[in-house]
Amino acid sequence: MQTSERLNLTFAALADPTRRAILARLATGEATVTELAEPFEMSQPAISKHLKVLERAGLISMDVDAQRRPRKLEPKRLQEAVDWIERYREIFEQSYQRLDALIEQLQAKPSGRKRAKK
Amino acid sequence: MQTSERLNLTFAALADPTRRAILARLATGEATVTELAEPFEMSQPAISKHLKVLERAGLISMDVDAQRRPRKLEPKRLQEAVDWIERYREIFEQSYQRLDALIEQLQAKPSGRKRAKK
DNA sequence: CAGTTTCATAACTGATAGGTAATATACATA
DNA sequence: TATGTATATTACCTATCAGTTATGAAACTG
Repeated sequence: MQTSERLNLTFAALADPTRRAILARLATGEATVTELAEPFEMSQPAISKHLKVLERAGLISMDVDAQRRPRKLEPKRLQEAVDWIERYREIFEQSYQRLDALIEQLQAKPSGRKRAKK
Repeated sequence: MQTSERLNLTFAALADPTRRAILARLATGEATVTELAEPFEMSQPAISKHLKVLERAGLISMDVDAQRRPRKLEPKRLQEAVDWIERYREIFEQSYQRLDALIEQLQAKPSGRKRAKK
């Protein structure tokens, strides 16, 4: 799978609060489906669906323990997401700081500036 | 708006490759809708929709320049997303390293291990 | 003022997401 | 072997998403 496709799946998986809560729970250690479902007012199949989304995104993986299917975290894809964001965030921060500098300049010599460049 | 709700919007916005490309483009500087639409084989209204999603997520903002509506990046929400991920990624990495250590132990003394804990 | 550029909005469509209830499967245990 | 437990799968519904075309509204330009 391509990086872009993986980022689609990763970010989509992170976009749901139930799934983020599941990841947060798994950060404290492995857990079965029943354990993961317990805090939510939601059916067990709904949780299983969420787990499938997290699995497709590569954020979690499954073990086998009799009937249980305990899930655990997989950090790799999450790192990929952080990497993508960080790359742009740095540029964002830079342009933000450039904007701050500009604002300071403008406050030093205020004018009726309204138009943007071009 | 709540942090959780903001994270929903931010991650959902980042889950689309067109929107990520738009952010990447904006990292090189402000751009108009026409400029942003140019690289894509997609109608202008489609791009406007994507921009609306990015705006709702607070990832970009709009200026006014005659008929143009140049967009620029807003780093704040992106930082929030990084913060969320980083918090758990650290724990992920820790458990990953614990797993590495475990694997080393198992390789030192291999056995028919199959069942998980519990 | 007529025409062009830039962009937004509305109405529509097909696909996907997120939930449900019902059912099936695999294993443990009495 | 019968029953309970843990989980997956299926079929279904509704809402939202991502795209389209058509149209409209500002603002510049000749």
